[in-house]
Amino acid sequence: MGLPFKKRVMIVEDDQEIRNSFTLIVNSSQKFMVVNAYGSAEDAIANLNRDKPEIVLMDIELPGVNGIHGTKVIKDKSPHTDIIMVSVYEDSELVFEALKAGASGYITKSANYMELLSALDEIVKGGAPMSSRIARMVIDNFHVNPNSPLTKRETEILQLISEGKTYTQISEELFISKETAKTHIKNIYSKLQVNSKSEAIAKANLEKLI
Amino acid sequence: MGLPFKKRVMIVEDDQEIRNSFTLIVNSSQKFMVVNAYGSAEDAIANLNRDKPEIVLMDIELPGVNGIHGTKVIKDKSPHTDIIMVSVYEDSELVFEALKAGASGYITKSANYMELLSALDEIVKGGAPMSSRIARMVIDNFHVNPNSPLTKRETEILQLISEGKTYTQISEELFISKETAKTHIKNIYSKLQVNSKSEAIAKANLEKLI
DNA sequence: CCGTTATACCCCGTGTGGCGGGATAATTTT
DNA sequence: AAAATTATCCCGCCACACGGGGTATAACGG
Repeated sequence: MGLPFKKRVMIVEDDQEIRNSFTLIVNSSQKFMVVNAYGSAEDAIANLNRDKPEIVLMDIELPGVNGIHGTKVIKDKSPHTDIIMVSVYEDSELVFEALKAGASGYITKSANYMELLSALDEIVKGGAPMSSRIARMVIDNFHVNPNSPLTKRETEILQLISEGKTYTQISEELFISKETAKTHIKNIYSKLQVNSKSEAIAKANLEKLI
Repeated sequence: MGLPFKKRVMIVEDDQEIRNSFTLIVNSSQKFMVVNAYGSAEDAIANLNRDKPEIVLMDIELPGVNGIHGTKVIKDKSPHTDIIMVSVYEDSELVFEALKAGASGYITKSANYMELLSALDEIVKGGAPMSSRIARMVIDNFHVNPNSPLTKRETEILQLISEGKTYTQISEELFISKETAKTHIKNIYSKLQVNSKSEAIAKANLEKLI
């Protein structure tokens, strides 16, 4: 193979059995080595500068600072470190919070020997390892609602609202009078049952209308 | 195996060579069969009710109606049909537009025999097949900017603004006076160089501040 | 033919944003 | 230790964009 160095992996996991098991699996690979394995995010963060991990396997449910917040801190201190979340849960809120925090992958604890190592490989390749259900969850999050109550024109205007445009700007951009723009917006508000631009944007995002 | 039926796959691809090649690959599998292969989205849409595909392999660059719009129409007429985009490009705008349109997967044309069939398997498993770079693109899209110019309090207030809350609601929710909320918002506007709630939301989304 | 859509106008009251002012505590710099 | 900076908090005034209420017409599609 001729690999000069093994990639440095840090493990953060409070369950000692799982921690040892992960360590064994990672160390069994020719391409990776565990630089350290900690039982808490605090310990991991404290030793970040010394351990200099290139990849972190991070449990979400941790005592004290949880894995989400731990991810934020690590990404802040070491932006080029890739973090893979490991969790028993596939709850959508948790997944999205983890991704927002800076995780580049999300696998479940049921991941076996092969899945764990291929997740590491995928990260090195510049990918984003995810379990099937997580991937689908993430993709579904992009889908625009095809059953929008809004007309094409209204959707167009809602789009402009979401870009921060004023009544005047919208009317100019669409070559219609300001009063017409107002009428459209009134109709949008009525259909979405809101009464302000920001509320309309919030609802639009929530119901994936744009 | 005892599979009662093969999954019905439709191919939409204007290049005849690629179309034939994909057809051969899919038909070589025990689990899938090509019900029809079309050179345009229009033809595919016209025969949707007859072909009843469970999966569609959709090229993005098509003459006439492109793959993005074709995806919208097919998802509208047949919501349970899973669509996998096939493209030479990994341009981020195109990828996100395709996903918004309703695609459940995105692979590149360089995909070989194995990759194509495993993408189909992944879809059947309820997953979302993506090439490494696409997956990373999608995940990166979730990451919140760790170098936000806003303070914690300001970020908190921006979050409430993005939820459509008014000054009064924000002040009540945070137990501060309405005037204080206004001051914070004023500071947010100054830092983001905007001058309205919706503009602030637009910038926040653009720069991933929340 | 009628419902829907897109267009346009008027009046009116308030929420929002722009511009002032000032205060305190924590942190950093000097 | 003193000075400067930053983050947080509070108040008032005023202009105007915004939101709510109507009314109306031409064009389109089923």
